[in-house]
Amino acid sequence: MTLGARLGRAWYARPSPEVARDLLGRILVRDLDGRRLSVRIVETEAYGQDDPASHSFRGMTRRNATMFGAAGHAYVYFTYGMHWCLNVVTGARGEGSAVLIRAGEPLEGLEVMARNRGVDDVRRLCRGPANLARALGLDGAWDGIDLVRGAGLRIHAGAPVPRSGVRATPRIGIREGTERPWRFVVAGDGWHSGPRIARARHVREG
DNA sequence: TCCCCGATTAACT
DNA sequence: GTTAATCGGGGAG
Repeated sequence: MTLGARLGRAWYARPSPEVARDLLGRILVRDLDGRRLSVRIVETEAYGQDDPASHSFRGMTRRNATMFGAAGHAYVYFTYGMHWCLNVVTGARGEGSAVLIRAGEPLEGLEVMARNRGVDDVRRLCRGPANLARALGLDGAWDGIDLVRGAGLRIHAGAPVPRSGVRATPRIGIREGTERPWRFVVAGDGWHSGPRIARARHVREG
């Protein structure tokens, strides 16, 4: 897997659903203590303007200010009293749109990720947005950093997934806006988060 | 100031 | 399937 070119400003400055779909197959790179951690993005969710599920829905606050800034920056938020989650800002400045990175396939630096997570199972290292952020050693200090020109965190072209290989579903963990199919996963991929594939149920007698 | 609840997770029954 | 953990944001008063 070659990294390819680092993604540029214009690439991020598009509607969030478009960026979310296009992020699949791209390589998220974290430089940590002289080590390179890399992850192939396999699951994303788009959040946008006039979107009741988005943190930006009720306007700009101290917490979500980064969402309203320039595209190509990281929006990292704290939730449930213990978890950090990583987004990339999309669209035009002032719009308040972003893409949540929900899961990835670990490529490099697995032992560092395992230490950060306190888990050995490779499949679980970066499955779920909070787990992925934890594995990469990301927290609030990373909110607002520039993915295009900054150091320590970036996204490279990797190998984009063709449209036919992408599955769109409703977003997870929200109450409103569930009608929008803005969660994108690599079809047939075993790495994404969310409900496990339903196992065969026992046939109840009677 | 008070109070509810969250773009989650893991560990339960 | 259900629930505790844990705390800041933000609306209500």
